[in-house]
Amino acid sequence: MGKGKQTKQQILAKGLELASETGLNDLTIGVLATATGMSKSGLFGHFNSKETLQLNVLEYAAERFREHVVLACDKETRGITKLNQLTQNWLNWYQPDAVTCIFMNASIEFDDQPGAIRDHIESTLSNWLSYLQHIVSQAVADGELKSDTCPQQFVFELYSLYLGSQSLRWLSLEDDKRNRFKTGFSSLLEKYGVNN
Amino acid sequence: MGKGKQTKQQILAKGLELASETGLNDLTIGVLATATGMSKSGLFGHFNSKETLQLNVLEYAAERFREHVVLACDKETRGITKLNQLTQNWLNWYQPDAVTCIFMNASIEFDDQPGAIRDHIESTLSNWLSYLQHIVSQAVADGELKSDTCPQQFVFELYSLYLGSQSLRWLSLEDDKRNRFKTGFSSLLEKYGVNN
DNA sequence: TTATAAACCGAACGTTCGTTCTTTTTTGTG
DNA sequence: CACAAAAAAGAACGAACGTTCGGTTTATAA
Repeated sequence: MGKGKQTKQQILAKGLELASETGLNDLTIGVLATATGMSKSGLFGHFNSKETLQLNVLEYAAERFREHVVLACDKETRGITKLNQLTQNWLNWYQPDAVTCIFMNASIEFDDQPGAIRDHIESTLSNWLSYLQHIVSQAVADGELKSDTCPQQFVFELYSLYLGSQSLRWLSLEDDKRNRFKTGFSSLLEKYGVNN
Repeated sequence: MGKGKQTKQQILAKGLELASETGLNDLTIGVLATATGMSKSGLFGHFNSKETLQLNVLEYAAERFREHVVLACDKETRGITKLNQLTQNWLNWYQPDAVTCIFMNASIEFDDQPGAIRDHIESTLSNWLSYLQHIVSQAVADGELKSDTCPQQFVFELYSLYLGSQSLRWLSLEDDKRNRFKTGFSSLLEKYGVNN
């Protein structure tokens, strides 16, 4: 890896770190340059526009997400077992200092401004939800979930619980043990399970 | 109402409208001044700082929320009936052009920066959730919900569905009929209901 | 080793931001 | 009507933003 790609990765790593804390819009070129020990123009040269920088940070985040959440699962598993693994990784994937997952943050920041960034978030989120629906379908096919289970509805409720867990963490409603999420997820599996 | 208070209300109404679309941070004094047909300094004189403006917009939003959601309910009802009324109003309370409820937007924008605004959001959100928990407790006391129902868990799951409905509306997952939310809410009532 | 290209820096640009003045206009009241 | 107070305007500020440009250092490949 040449020098260019190398520092670019360092910039993106720090960029993801900062954007996860303060949001993608507040990720300023000047601040990011200072944080990486570079000059504004030196950093700018790697992207030639702030929008490209933001897009690259999102792509970098998607790669880290795929690494820590999807690829970190046992390759042999499927169905509910895999769903449990994915959910566990999902809850802990993002940066330690971040209050909110960057995708959730960005999806709200850019929900009102069409463009390349919004499209990128949309496709990333859509891909993730489709993947989850695929796993749920497996569980249905394997007889682990009721045959009339709607995968989209299931994933909608699962994703909602994830949002709730994040949104209510800085209130006293959700604590570090992620108890409310876990309880909700369990009853979700129970509701769609074949055992009742 | 004097001239001062009058124009101040107009400013806040337009401010809530803009902030609901683009977020509380992108609510710029210059833009808001133009939108209300005033000069920057003229508008600024009503608040003397941007933070005060933002706080006043949030207070204004809370008043509108209380009007359209809480006070618009039938005063005689309680328990599940009231819960249904509240939920219905809740889903439709915010500005027509807004993609996301301003409180959800603001709670994510400010989750990482402590201060008066964050405190205000926190108390507003906390009050609303406490109120919902109170209604759920009534339903339990009235024998409409299972006696071992945890109101906090119930409200957590209800709030999560609300977040999911908002977050996934600009994907194709949630449509105008709010079908996924409705389905989730129904099964929530079923899960905690006494009929099974 | 040397030439060429890539990487980086420093300074400056035009804008927009929130904010502070001073001055003018409007409002409410005796 | 007159007059003090409140409300609004106008101009300007320092700072930060994204971006551009010219020159300097550093890496890469012949």
